[in-house]
Formats: sequence, C-alpha cells, structure tokens
Amino acid sequence: MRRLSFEERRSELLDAAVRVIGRDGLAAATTRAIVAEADMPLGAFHYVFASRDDLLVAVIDHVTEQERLAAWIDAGADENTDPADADAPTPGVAEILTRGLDGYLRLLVSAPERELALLDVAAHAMRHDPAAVERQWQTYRIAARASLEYAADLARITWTLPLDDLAWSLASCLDGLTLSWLTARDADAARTHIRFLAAAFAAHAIPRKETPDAD
Amino acid sequence: MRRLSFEERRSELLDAAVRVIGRDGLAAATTRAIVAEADMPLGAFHYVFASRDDLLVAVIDHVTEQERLAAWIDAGADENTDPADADAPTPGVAEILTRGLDGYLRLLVSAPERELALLDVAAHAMRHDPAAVERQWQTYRIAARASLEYAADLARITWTLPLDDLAWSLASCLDGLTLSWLTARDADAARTHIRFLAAAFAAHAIPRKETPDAD
DNA sequence: TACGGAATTGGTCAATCGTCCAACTGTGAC
DNA sequence: GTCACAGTTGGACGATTGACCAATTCCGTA
Repeated sequence: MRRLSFEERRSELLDAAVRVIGRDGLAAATTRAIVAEADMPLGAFHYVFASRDDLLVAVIDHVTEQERLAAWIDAGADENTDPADADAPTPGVAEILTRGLDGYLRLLVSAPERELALLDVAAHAMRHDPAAVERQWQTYRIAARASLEYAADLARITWTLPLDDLAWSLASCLDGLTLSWLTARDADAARTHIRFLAAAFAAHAIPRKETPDAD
Repeated sequence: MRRLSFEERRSELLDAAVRVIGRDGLAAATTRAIVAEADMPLGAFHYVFASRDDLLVAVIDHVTEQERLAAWIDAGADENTDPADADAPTPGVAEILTRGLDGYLRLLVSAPERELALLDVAAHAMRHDPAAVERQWQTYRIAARASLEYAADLARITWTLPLDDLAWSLASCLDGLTLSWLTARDADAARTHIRFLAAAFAAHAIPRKETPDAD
C-alpha cells in the first residue's frame, strides 16, 4: 500500500491522465484507464477528485504550469547565445524569431501527444469550463509577450506596434502552426511558414536608439 | 413510417451528428442522441452506418463539402465589388485581405458551434483516421490558394513568394485565428490580428506588370 | 501503548453505451 | 393479386461507465 499525500496523489493522477489522453484520446481516458496508468486502485480516483469532469478541468491548469512557450524561449535562447556568433553582435530579429519558432517546432515534433492531449482537453473545456480555457490562452499570450521582449533586447530593436497586440498575433500564429503541423505532419512546409512568420513580425521592428549601456 | 433512400437517411444522420457535436460535444454524440436529433428510431443508425466510428470519420468528408473557406471568399468578394468604390479602381491587397478575413471572422462569430464541432471531430480523427484529416486540411490549403489568386487579380498584383507556400501560411493563420477566437472570444483583438495578417501577406506582393487588357 | 482520524482498497450499483436482431411494413415487378 | 425484397422498427443483449461505500490499514498524538 503506497501512502501518498493528497497533493502527490492528485499530481500523479493528473500526469497519468495527460499520458492517457495524449496516447489514446479523451474518450479513452476513463477513470479506470487513468488509475491503471497511475498504478492505483480504482477507489483512489474519487478520493482525490469529486468527479471525472473535475479532473478534466484540473488537467488544463496542470499543464499550464509546465509551460510550452517557456520551453520555446529557452530553445531560442540556447541557439542565440552561440559563442560562434560573436562576430555578429546583433543578429536580425527575424533570425532570432526563426530560431525560436524552430525550437518550438522541434518540441512539437518530438512530443506531439502533448499538444494533441491539450487540444482534446481544451475542446472539452470550451463547453464545460470556458473560463479555464481563457485562463490557459491568457498565459500563452503573456509568454508570447515575454518572448517578443526578449527577442527585441537581443536584436536591439523596438517594436512599432503595441506589444500586447503583437503578442496576441504571435500566440495565434503559434496555435495555427501547431494545428497545421498536427494535421499535415509536414515539417518542411512548417519551416517555410516559420520564415514567413518571422519576416511578418520583423517588419514591425525598428533599430533601437543607442543607449549609454550599449557596447 | 418515413421511407427514405439510403443516401437521404445517411445525409440526415450526418447533419444531425454535426448539430449534436456542435451543441454538446463529441462525447455527447451517442448513437441515441444522433437518431433523436434526426428524429429517427435507433435501429436506423446501424442500417446506414456499420459503427459509430464509421459515422464520425464520415462527418469530416461531409463538412468538407460545405467548405468554410468558400464562404470566406464570397464574403470578401461581396464587399470588394462595392460599386461605391468605382473611384478606387485598384484597392490595396491588404485591404482586400482584411475584408475577406473579416468576413470569415463574422462567419465564425455567427456560428462557432460549427468550428467547435470540426475541432472535436478532427481531434478524434487524428487518432482513428489521420488520412481523412490530412485530406480535410488539404482542401483548406487549396481554397486558401484560390483566395490568394483571387485577391491578386482584384488588386492587380503578383505574389513574390511561391503561391503554395503562401497558401500554406494563410491556411495555418486561419487555423490560429479560429482557435484564438474560440478560446478568447475577443472580436476586437481578432480584428487587430487580422490587420496584422493582411499586412504580412501584402508585404509579399508587387504591382503587376501592365497587360494589354488593362483598363 | 492505545486511540482517533486520515488514507486506502476492492467490490458493487444503476445507468448508459454500441451493437445486433427478429418481426413488421410498404413497394415495385410479374 | 402476390411474391420477393428493401426498408423500417422497438426491444434486448453484454459490456463498460462514473460513482459510491463499508471495511481495512496506517500514522501521528496523547
């Protein structure tokens, strides 16, 4: 008998639910399938969650914490800080965005089940808890805004459109990129599209006025 | 006792399934709920479809016929042929695209259940019949390509990127626009995003070389 | 050590599911 | 008219579902 705290058991059940939904879809995510994936007895389910629907809406907030866009920022940062580029002190913002989006695409290709699961749960929650979905996408826009600010600093540019508007557009384009790739599974076409997007955003950037701390 | 042909009954069941899925989601689209919506006895279901899954994948091809992008093209065409604009012989391509995308947004706002149903069914089919999903999105790209050609003719411009690439991007951005609006329900933000998209595509257009038949 | 409450468990329940089928009805060919 | 067959129907079946509960086990505290 494994003895776990309430939060531990809850978290393990949520992780198991994400795995099941990603692998077999929302319809296959029965209470029995989830507890089997978590290696727990059936009774453990309703000890933690009042109902199956309670778990489903909780999954949204659970995956929000492990943010997908955070990984995108990191992926872009890793490449953009390549020491071999020391001779190009200020890479173009289009290049930076391309690298960042490529990083997200690699993440998507390597683990499509995760986004597939999120799509299933979001579609379900749009009817049963729209507020949770809106909350989720709100964090996407916040992360997109942070990414654009980060890219602007790297490229030493200033955005010529309101940052919130650009962030909305970026989050929306990321949704489209995800859905397009999931349906077509065409990585080459996705990369071509990424170059188009990078150019679209770079069109709204102007060189930053020199500041005292510029090197 | 209503006596219908095989195709009539099949079509009515598919329509009823789309209504049920759009209203209550895929999980609620049981065989009983569908035949109730279609006002048929339960036995009629398996007289037409071998299984519930057969109907679900058939729904994809059924909605593909009533193309969403076709309506978008029409909506744009209606506004762009406004006789009051006779003094502006060649409207900018950005303006044309904005009008077309606005038309699609109005369509989306007026009947979100339809796209919601499509999202549900597509997510389900990604696991059970990926080929059907790819087919569906392929028609989206074809329609997007036709729209871009149509807009180019209206604005008398030529696209400077391969048309297939631009069509892929447009279809992807439309997916994003749809998903973003469904999750946030913010029409103002969507319209701002549409202006961003129109500018992004217009950036890859150059004035067309004059042809003999130009007026 | 004894005890109270939290945690754990397997079994059970009614409801609902997809599927199937035998009986019935109408229609067109001869 | 009648015969063959396609179309139609409501009920029934076994399987699976979400939910619930009484019995049991374990741990912290007095």
